[in-house]
Amino acid sequence: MTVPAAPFLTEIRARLNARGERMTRPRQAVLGVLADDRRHLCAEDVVVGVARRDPSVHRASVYRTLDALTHLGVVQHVHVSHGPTVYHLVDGDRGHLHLQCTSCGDISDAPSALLVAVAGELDQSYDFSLDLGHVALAGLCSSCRSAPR
Amino acid sequence: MTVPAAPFLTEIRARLNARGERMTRPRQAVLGVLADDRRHLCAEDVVVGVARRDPSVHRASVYRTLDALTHLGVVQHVHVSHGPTVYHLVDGDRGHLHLQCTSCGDISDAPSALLVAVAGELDQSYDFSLDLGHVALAGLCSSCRSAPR
DNA sequence: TTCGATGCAAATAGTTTGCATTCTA
DNA sequence: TAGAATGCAAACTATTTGCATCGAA
Repeated sequence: MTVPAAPFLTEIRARLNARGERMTRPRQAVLGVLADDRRHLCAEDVVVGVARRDPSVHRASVYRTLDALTHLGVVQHVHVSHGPTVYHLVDGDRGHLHLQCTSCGDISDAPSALLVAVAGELDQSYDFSLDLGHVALAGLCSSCRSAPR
Repeated sequence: MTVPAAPFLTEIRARLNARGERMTRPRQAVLGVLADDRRHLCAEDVVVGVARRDPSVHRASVYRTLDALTHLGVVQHVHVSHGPTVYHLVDGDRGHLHLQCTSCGDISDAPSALLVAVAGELDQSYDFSLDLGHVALAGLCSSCRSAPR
């Protein structure tokens, strides 16, 4: 499906309205792109996807929309090494963290549960409240560690 | 001291030469700045510090030097949210990871030991080799969690 | 009918690159 | 004295912003 399920949009519209904000064409297009391709998309990817749905949407609106939806709690982003920020819809349940290969740049997911113990330790010993969804762990993926360079 | 200890430079010079690379004035200045101020400096900070030591050093050389020293294993960097990459000299012993506050942007350190168990788990279950020194964990620092916004 | 959101254009931040020249080993 | 590294200028990528206009509620 190319169009996100209606209930999805309806709920987000309600959440926007509750804050005095609005559901607009650019926002529908961005949500459609993110719902349609649940990988890690950079802003440029979203711009391209949005252009296919609605060519009149400007690039700046995509950035503003991603920002607005992030504040709404609908979208999350991760800052990765040597590359643009990547965005995705918030997971319903547990959330996930990101593993980024410093060699090939590939991003994969891992369950947030992996860091729950660490989060507790950071909370207690460092008074630091870890944001699990915002974490990107750098390292080498399986392909790159076996085939160096 | 403003000038890094001679043995420090001598050893790095040796490591550079072993690779057919050279110790130059810009590289000495960059190493001096990093050794002198062992916080997390962004490239611009280094450019400014270097300018004080040797005004003839160009900004581009600072970037190239930071890159070269990173490949040498002398310098590490971390990519932080909504801001420039920060650099520091590699810790002799255990290394450390970085906690970045998503609200105020402040960066603090925590021992790498915190993630050793997670690193093992990622290694075994995900075939992912975690780079502890390259990790930046996002969250809220103590000041910002107690005084929201 | 209000004021939140948009399109556009231009600015900005951070970083990288091509090339002639310099200077280390 | 070979070629690694530099200074300079210019390009580039990702993102942000001011402002007049548009459109959702």
